[in-house]
Amino acid sequence: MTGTAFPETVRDQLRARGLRWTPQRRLILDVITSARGHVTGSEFVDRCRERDPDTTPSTVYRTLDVLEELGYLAHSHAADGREEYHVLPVAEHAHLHCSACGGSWEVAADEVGGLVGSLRRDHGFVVDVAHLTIAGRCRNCEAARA
Amino acid sequence: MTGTAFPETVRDQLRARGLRWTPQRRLILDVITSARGHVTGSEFVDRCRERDPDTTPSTVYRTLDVLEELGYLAHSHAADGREEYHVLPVAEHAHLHCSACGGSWEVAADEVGGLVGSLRRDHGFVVDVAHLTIAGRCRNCEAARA
DNA sequence: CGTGTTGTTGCAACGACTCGCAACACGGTC
DNA sequence: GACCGTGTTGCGAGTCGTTGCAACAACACG
Repeated sequence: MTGTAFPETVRDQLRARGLRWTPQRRLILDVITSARGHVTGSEFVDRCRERDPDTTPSTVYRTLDVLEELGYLAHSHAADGREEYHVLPVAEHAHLHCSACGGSWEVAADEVGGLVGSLRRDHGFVVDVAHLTIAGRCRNCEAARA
Repeated sequence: MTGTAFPETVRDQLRARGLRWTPQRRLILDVITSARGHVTGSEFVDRCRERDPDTTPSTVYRTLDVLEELGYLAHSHAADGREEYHVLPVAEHAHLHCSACGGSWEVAADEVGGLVGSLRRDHGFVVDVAHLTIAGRCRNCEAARA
């Protein structure tokens, strides 16, 4: 990623695992590298279809799964339960989602570090921070309620 | 709830808001009161259908929404994004979900109190603890990986 | 450069919800 | 007890994502 040709890196990682480098995966990877911020699953499907109308959803979702296993993506669920992907490497972060206005914010991993530490200590549970979406009400909406 | 006839309480709360008490809602409420632990949306549909095969999903989901607004239910999203309801009043709690074994645990609200406090202080964000599902790996699965 | 193994694709069906809309019925009123 | 306004229901269609399966194709090997 720092100077390396990204698609080739992914291709080699796939081959090293006995997996294959296909035109469909190449397309999806192109879409991913030009994505910014958070992208939902169906948005990925739409963007792929813009470039290749024959794209099928199942292929996109399965490829996203594979790329997540390789560590190039992380997904979480928005407050409505829908899938939301973001591209790595960005700083690992959790999400705040306001159920009143629908807004969404990122929280740095170290802001939830206390929780992560105590769950590990007290329950042996290792939190997947990137998957964490915290629902609630944002400052403005909370104020508006009063 | 403590000695009071529960369905009548709900009925009166509905009426007080200009909403209505229907046979369908009565059935769904029966199912809820006999539910223990966490129940998914489609499980509610199934259980209602056992008692009345004519039950339609949309009615069930809409009624669950109404009852949640009245405060008799809370819902969160399991790690796969599906809806999961639990009946109140039980102690408000968050959930841990192990993405390896699929297991699920409850965490008392005060265990996430530190996080709730710092998000409120630093971001003005009020967390909906009951809606919080934390994904990661449980003690056993984490150990098995090593 | 054929050939065979095995990972992938595309399709079609399915599962979990959601939404718009017309018919229905709760329940307050006369 | 009939009447009527408005909340509800049931239906059908639609969205998002998943899965089983047969045909296909990447790619390692000879």
